[in-house]
Amino acid sequence: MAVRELVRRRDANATRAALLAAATSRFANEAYDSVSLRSIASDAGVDVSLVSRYFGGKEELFAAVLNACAPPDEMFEGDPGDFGERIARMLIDEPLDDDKLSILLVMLRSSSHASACEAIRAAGEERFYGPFARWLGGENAACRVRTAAALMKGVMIDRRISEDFGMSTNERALFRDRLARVLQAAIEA
Amino acid sequence: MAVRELVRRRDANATRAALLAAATSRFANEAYDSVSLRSIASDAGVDVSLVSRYFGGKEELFAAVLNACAPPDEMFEGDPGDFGERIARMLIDEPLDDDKLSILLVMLRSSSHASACEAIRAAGEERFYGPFARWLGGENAACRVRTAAALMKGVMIDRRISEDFGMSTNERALFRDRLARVLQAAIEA
DNA sequence: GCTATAAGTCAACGCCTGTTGACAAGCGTC
DNA sequence: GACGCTTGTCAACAGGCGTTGACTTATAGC
Repeated sequence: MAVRELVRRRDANATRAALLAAATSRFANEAYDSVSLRSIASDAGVDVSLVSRYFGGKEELFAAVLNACAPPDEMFEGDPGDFGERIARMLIDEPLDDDKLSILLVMLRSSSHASACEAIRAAGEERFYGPFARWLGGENAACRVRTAAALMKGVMIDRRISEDFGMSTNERALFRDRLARVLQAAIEA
Repeated sequence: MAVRELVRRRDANATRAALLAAATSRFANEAYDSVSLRSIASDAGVDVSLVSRYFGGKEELFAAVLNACAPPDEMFEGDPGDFGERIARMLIDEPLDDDKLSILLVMLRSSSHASACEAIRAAGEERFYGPFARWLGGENAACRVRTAAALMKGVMIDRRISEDFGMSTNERALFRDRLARVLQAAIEA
């Protein structure tokens, strides 16, 4: 969690970046109200007050996190025919703390927080649905993208509730296969 | 929000029930940490202290809410061949505050709260996945159920973020159709 | 090396939270 | 009608929260 280097120099940009990284990690793992500025500052190795100083406040920090999330371009590469397979494997077998999942994680963790919804909606459109739909192309791309994204988010939630989905290895393999097929069906024209 | 009757009589069971109903509504709409006992007590029209007295504390109240959620049997009736259509219509067109969605809503709203996960997992198994799988039957029912449920939860999240999914009426109809097809694919053997 | 300024710390604030124990009021029972 | 148990209110608590302003310290430029 210690995002800040051990040997520190006074560097506002680096501190800002450390705070942003710490905040991204926290907001990707807990809901808005669960995340305290003190925990973020602690992760970054600085005082709480710097958060308000550098970002303005908690809401602005959250917005900054959303804006700092890069579109997960790796998802939107290669043959769309492999999409289901690729994403299913990622969602079920790979660690969830990868940067390319940040945007989706942050979106879903704080989706219940009313005052964050508009920022989430905008960032989601710009940094996920948009690039996704452009890559996919074809008719009703937005609609297909939404369906696939909903499924992805649901799976991420379940994975948080029980790491292995409460399944045996065999069951998980079956689940992965089904997920791959259904994801593929979601995006197909 | 005023769950309590206006003309009140001293009735511990009724008060308990009012608190439970208010809590269910709150936990179905906000994340665990966002829900305050004072807001629940206020909805029920009684003092905060009664929450701790009747349920023990916040965690126990949350557990009681989960245990009080009835399995949404109406979902698990009729022809499984209509499942996708029925559920898609429900998720996209009907209000989300229906009792039969409580269990799923509560599960997903607080899924990020680490200490609630075990209770959520257990309640989900007993009150949703279990009945769902028994109704569905066939091979790998659990796996098929999980896939469909994940998609349902994802759609519920997106609906919270933007009421109309940021879609026109036409797009929403297309989305509903696609969702119906993909949900059906999720549960099919 | 000294100084001005940026960077970071510290302490305090007002507010809200969950929880607790003392108190008041309703209600059934004798 | 008075008693006693139940039901509900009230006030206070300790602790955490976000935010603020005054303070200290490091560092870059001269």
